[in-house]
Amino acid sequence: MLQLTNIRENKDKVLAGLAKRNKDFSVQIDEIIALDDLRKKAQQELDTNLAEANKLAKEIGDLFKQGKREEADRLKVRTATLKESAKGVEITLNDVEQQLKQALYLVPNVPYELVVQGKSPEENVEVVNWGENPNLSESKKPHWELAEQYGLIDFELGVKITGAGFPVYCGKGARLQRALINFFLDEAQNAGYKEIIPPLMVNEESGFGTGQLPDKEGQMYHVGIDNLFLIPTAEVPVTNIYRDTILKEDELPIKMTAYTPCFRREAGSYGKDVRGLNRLHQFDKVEIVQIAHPNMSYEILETMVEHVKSLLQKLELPYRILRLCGGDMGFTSAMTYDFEVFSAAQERWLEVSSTSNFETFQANRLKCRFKGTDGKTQLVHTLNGSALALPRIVAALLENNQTKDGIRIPKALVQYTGFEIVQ
RNA sequence: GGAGAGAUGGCAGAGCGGUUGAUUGCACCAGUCUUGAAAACUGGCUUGGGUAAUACCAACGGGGGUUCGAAUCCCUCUCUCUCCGCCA
Repeated sequence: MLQLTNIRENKDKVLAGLAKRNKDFSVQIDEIIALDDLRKKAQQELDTNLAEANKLAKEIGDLFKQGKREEADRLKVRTATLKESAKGVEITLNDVEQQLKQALYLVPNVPYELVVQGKSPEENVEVVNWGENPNLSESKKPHWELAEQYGLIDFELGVKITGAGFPVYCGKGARLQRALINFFLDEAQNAGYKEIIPPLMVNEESGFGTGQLPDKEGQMYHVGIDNLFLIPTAEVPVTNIYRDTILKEDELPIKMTAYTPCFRREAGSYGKDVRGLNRLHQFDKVEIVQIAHPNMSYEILETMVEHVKSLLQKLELPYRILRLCGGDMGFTSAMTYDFEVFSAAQERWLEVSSTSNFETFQANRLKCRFKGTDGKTQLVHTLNGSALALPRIVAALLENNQTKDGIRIPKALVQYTGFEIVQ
């Protein structure tokens, strides 16, 4: 959620920034400012009304103490009319506040200066391209065939137990999964991130805090009887640790990492996108999250990018990094880097990480602030990134490392898997 | 799931329906003293709205009600604790 003061004071800048998303928000912004004006007016009216009522109440109290009953009763009549009008104003105020909130919910974050305008993924900017694509033989296979051939993942069994998009990992497949999780967590810990094991379900407030609610509830699994949501990413519970919090400046930055399964309904997906491990309803991910000082957040974003890079390099996977254009960026992000690995058998790029700076957009909803050394309180910046999401890493590992003798495990991972090759 | 008790500022803990946004202690910050520190003393120390700055308004778990006036009374929801039941 954008900050009202920012919208009011830097309207042109905000609009120019939002234009990079290839949409015009001037109508919404004007409406927001108009609603805020209304809000202020109503609030003022209510305040003066209440001020008078408070004054009268005090006088009445004094009169009672002095035993001047009749005079007090006369004043009581006046408070009755005040009360009536206050009620009306209060209703308007609540109504306007509600409308203002709704309007604010519909405006996405303002892209950072480095972000280019654009409407589709083609306009994303490639900033890094690392590694060589492997030369695979003509008989190369996609990961879903390899997974079946070596008995690593049973998609059919998942369908039987739960449904499509819930694979069952078996034997070395399961072991590989656990190896990757431990590898990612250890790397994060070595980079100074504190490990968290959060709840896998969150309440409504947390959903609002990180922006999944109100408009993306269709993407989350909802447990109706208790009104809880299965987390679509560890970002939700981990970032919400700092909801309604005022930190001290010297506590920043806060670095956290968490492994969790992630649950996504992925309503509307179809075709080759959902084949095999490409898109799942349940998948594993290690997330890194930072709560940062506003002056430091872009520097920190770069360190997070470096961290993800190092993971992919240790896994010997060729990758590229895209700086997303305005139109392809998520609603809450100010700048996002997507990491993609090349799947040699599918001959397509697979997104394995998305690392973003949300600036104050999430913090504003979370009410996560810090008190500076100057004594002033202001919003923090929040950042997060996948480091990494497992399924597509597994897909790329299987496909890119397939040999006639089996699937080769990258060196860095062998100490975690306990085997060098899957046969 | 059943019965009872409770929820107040960073923490602890007062609070009679009427200068209580809230006594006090601890913690914290600044100053005095000191070569420095500790101790002692003095002052500061919740958040949000609003303003050029004051005024002013709101908030004592959330929501609603009674009253001229509610942290204080009533209803309701949530959560915590104790006991019982069930159970990894």
